[in-house]
Amino acid sequence: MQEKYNHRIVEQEAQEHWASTGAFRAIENSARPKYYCLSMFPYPSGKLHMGHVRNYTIGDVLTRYHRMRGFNVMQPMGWDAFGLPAENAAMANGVPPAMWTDENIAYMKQQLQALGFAIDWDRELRTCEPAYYRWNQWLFLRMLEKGIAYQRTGVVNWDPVDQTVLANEQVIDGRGWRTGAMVEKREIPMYYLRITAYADELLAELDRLPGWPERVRTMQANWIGRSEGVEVAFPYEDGSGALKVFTTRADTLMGATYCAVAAEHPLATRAAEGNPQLAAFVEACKRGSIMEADIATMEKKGMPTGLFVIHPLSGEKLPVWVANYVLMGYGEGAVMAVPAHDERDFEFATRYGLPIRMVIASTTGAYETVAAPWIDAYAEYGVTVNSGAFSGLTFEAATDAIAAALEQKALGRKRVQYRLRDWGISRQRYWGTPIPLIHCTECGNVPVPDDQLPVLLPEDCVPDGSGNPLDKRPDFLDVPCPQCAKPARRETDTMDTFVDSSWYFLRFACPDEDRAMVDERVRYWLPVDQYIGGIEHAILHLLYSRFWTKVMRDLGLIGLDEPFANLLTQGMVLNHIFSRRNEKGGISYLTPEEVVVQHDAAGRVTGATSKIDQQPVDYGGIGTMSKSKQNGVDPQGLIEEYGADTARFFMIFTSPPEQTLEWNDAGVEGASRFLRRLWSFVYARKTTIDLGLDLRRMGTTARRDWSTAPLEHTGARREIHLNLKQAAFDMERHQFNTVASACMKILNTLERISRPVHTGELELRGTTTYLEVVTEGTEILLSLLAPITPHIAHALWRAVGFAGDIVDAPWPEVDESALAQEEVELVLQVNGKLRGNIRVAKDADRAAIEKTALDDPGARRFIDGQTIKRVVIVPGRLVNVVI
RNA sequence: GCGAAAGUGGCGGAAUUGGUAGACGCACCAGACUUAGGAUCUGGCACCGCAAGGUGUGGGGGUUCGAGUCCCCCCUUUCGCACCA
Repeated sequence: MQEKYNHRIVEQEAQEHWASTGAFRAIENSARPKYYCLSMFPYPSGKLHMGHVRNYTIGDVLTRYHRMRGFNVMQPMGWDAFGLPAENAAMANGVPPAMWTDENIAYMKQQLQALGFAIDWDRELRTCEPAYYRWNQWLFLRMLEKGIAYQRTGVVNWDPVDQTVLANEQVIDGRGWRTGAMVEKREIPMYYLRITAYADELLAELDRLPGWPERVRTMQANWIGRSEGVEVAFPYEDGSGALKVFTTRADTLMGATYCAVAAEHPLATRAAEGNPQLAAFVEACKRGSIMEADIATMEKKGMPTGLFVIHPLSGEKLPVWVANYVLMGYGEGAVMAVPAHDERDFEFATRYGLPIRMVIASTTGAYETVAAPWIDAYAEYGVTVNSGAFSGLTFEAATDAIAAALEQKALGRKRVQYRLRDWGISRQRYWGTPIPLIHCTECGNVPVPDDQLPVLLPEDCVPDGSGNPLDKRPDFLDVPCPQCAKPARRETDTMDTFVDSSWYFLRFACPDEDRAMVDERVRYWLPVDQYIGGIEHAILHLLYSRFWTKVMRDLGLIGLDEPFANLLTQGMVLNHIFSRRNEKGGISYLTPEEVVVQHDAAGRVTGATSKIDQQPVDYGGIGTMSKSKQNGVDPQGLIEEYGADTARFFMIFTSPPEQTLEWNDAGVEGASRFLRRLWSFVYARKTTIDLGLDLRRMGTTARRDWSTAPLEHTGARREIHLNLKQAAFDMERHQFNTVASACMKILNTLERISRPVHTGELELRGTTTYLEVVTEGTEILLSLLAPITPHIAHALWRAVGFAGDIVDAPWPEVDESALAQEEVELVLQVNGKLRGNIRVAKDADRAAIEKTALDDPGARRFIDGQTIKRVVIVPGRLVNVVI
């Protein structure tokens, strides 16, 4: 054993040992309980960032902990290898996305291995391999057969200069990121997956996921957004049809004073035909971003169509407006407007002088009078007024009555609506799974026959930013129609990369299966027992995966309702963001290392300048570390300087896993110091532990004979077991930072135990309990550390001669008898303020405790001369004297 | 704008879920050891105050013997908003 801790030697030896023994190979064994621990697989962006280190360290702690708890553990790893950044890199460097992706994977894999994660690398997969994505294609065709996949048009961002579809991320302030051109909306044919058909089940099953964080379940429930309401038809004035709207506030129907439609609504198109001004407005609405956040924060604008509809109950003529805040993709693309009782309608009506009619009165009398000027909308539930036959009703009664009246006239009915929309999976991009369809002028859209799968993606394309390179590849495009054999054209759209990540967790159970998408090994390993990933995936990825799992179940491929039994949502790792406008009007980012930051007295950032040119830089606040914002921190320097264990310990210690983490490596010295101290302690006590282990082998009673041990030893042992108990509790609730604290406290305790003084009779007893408390304490400490800092734990475990490998050691158990105390200390309060401490026997009754408390000189000073109203006693905790 | 969270010393955080606020670290200060140290060890460290004591968990109210924790209002920050992954 080396005297000084050398992380390079320790980590290399441990990793070689695990590799040579195949320590982390997971083998199906139905006789043992399994534990499938999965961290969200990374996008191979180039190198690991701190978010990865955090994510995979948390996953590895859970993996190794459960192994110690006796589970048959599997922790696999793969690569979410398709996606936009590879195309961007291709444009910047002229390298094919496939090559760039391969190089990144090789580098990042070596980084993950250097961190010592207990991964079964035999199960590694990458989504850009035909062996994987062929099953995306295969399942898509099954969905097409079942009607789960279907085609319709969808709206995309269109860059008119590059003649290409842009991702939302590539649209900055309404302009294309490369060209600076104003982005337009464009409708194109796309494929959708009918996730809305599963809305009810996706919502209901949330209640059966107790292992998921409450907030994720709430977010998903709100995203699905089930709402009960009424569909109302407003007949067109000319009798040619009716404008359909959906409302959750049918009780306010009698207060509707106009209707509004989206710019893309057929009614708007019709009205714009003879009205150049309106046509211009509709065109203006079609410019700008398709992002909901942008649309929702836009200034509300509108224009009358000149058309009118008939109120279905009052028969009144209501004007129809085009409004930029009505979304075509949501509901019917039209709304009825009740300005008196809806904030947005109120704002719009006030701006354009549309009538406001109050039809709901507060039951508390707060909003009873009908009076101008109007200050605000009253959007609460109340009682209907000014509503003719429907007046004087509660929300429920009014909704029922109005829905019944509408139904009688065949102008409406009660209906459930979801906020959730079907999942559009078509991408007009190269680096993704080809959608397996062939377009034939005779036969239409023809599925590629199963025996011709996979449709291989050519790997030598270099995108240039204008359109999809597949459109310029005759070798890919030109195929005979599978039905009529005439020349036809292959579909060039690829699938959303969320498809890839929607089932990879199933494939890890059987990555080598080449005859089917999944096989019977799924039955053993699934569901995932613990899934770990960033909170930013709380909705989309997790919802799509749940949906995909249910589709596969309904196709008879698996017998699983939900993929992830327990979910840990790791907090984001944040850093400051700095940027500049470039000449074209786009934005270029600077890394935090490239700037000098100015702060005010309160520590807020007031400005920043570039280190390179000393010119000012825009401060963009603090946000998630990402490649696109250039604010990531490369963990490589940390790992090389301090080693994997220090990096892992620091990551775990610095904050609880679910909490957002503002990056700051100031505390890393403390982690490093702790590991060096640990090493030195074990080195110095090696002989002691040798003797302690000898005692155990001889079967002496020292381990149980604590009643006559010196107080210092029983006290130390109590502290060690208290900390073990706390650590075990914290491990279960995933508060790993305090597990790390407990390890530090145990080392502090162990270091303070003094060697027994050799004085006569006590010598032998003192020596045996000393040997045992040090041996047992070290054993516990190394065991607690094994999941967090596995390399040093492995090395020290072997060096002092504990049995076997620490990866296979059992999780230590608390000796409750070590915690027992004769006396307990209680906090003494007077009127809730701390006035001292008292010691009482552990089984003292209330009267005895009260007497001790009232006799306490510290308390007497505050009690004397006052009337005691009450004495509150909380057993084992405190006494509060109320005067 | 909508949905979801978070806010505790100079900093990261703890407080076993209504019971001693600041565990464990970082930084800092003082001392010891050393030829030297950015190594190691010992001690100190919320704020005001000489002290007694008082104040204190983003701000303002409330419930309670007792509130960081529960309730109401407000502020700030982060995440998501369907083509970043």
